[in-house]
Amino acid sequence: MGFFPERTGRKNKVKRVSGQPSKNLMAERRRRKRLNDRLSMLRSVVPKISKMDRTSILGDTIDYMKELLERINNLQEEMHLGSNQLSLLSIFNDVKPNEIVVRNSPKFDVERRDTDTRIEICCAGKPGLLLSTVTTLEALGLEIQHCVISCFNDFAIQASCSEELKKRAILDTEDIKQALLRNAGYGGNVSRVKPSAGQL
Amino acid sequence: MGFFPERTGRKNKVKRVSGQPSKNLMAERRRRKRLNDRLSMLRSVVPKISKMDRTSILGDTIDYMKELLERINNLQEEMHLGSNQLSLLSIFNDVKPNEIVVRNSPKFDVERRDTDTRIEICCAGKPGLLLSTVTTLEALGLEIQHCVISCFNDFAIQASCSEELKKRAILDTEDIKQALLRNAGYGGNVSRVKPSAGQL
DNA sequence: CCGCACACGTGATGC
DNA sequence: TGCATCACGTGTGCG
Repeated sequence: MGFFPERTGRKNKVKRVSGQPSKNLMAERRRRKRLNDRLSMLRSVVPKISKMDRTSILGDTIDYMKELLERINNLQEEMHLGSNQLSLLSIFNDVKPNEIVVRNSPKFDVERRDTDTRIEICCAGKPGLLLSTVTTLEALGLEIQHCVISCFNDFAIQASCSEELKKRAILDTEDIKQALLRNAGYGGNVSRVKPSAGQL
Repeated sequence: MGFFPERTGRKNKVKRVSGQPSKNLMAERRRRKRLNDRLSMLRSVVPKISKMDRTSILGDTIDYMKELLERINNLQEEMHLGSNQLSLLSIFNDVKPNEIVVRNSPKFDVERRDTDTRIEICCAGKPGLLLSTVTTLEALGLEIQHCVISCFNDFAIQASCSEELKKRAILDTEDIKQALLRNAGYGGNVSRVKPSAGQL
């Protein structure tokens, strides 16, 4: 508003009497530029651009973010539902994962030679365990080439699998073992299944 | 920059000579208020707020949105992986295998004696066939007691299953066979499984 | 004192 | 012609 910045009558105002009006000005210009850059970036990211207005951009951004959050929630719900279905669709009811009676010392052995992986499991059986085990193996990229399954009393499976070379570098035999343990309802902690202990 | 907004020399400027400096002023104030409101809404939505700066808010918003998009992509990938399993899970959906090369005459045998059901399958292998077959058997109420699987060339499985008595009355061996056929990608009509029928 | 960030009023522009 | 939006320079409080 100051028509005359020097304000002759006022005392300690800015002494911009000399020719440097450009210190604060440049800073303000840079700030404005940064803000506009951010705004244009936002506008480039958000697909729903109703208008080019600053306020509209911010509003659309908010709407888009809420939409994204909702989609994430839906996806996660479906994910959980799907996994539940996976675990219980085969057999009708879901056995609670807690309270698992270890009748015998469970056995989870994973050995690997070249691209061939031999897996031997013997543990307490429960509904759907065979299915989930096969699912787990496939999810790990292990293609079952030959296997013998026995479910009379405990659940026992001996499988020879071939695995994709790409995943071979990533997957450790311990990883496979842990995955199988978790799948079978055991804690997934190797300490709870002593490897060298007299298993079964 | 105009120090002298009235620009005495210029002619038709704003006629703000009278006492209404408040038409455009109020509009500008409203606009600023809307913009600030949107900004505060944004700040309230975005959880990652490093600083309260306007530019920082916008930057954090951009980062957060990219993060959300990435999470959505990951979830959708997992969904698709899971949905593959899910689609193979249900017996009733027809997986369009569009092309299945019958290398040998496929074999789908189902025999039953008392509560014991012997199943023998030998057909062309395809990814997920083992999993879907196990799923199908379990969904039919057939609990695999012992089975031998070989997937070296074709897909072969010999399984001994025990089934629940309730379903035993309902399920026919032919039903089981049809379900297994459909699951394996064959039309489900026994007539189409004629060994010599050139499928595809 | 200075750098920074913000709010303010104002001129200009597009519809 | 009004109305809405924007860019600009500036004042001001805070560290």
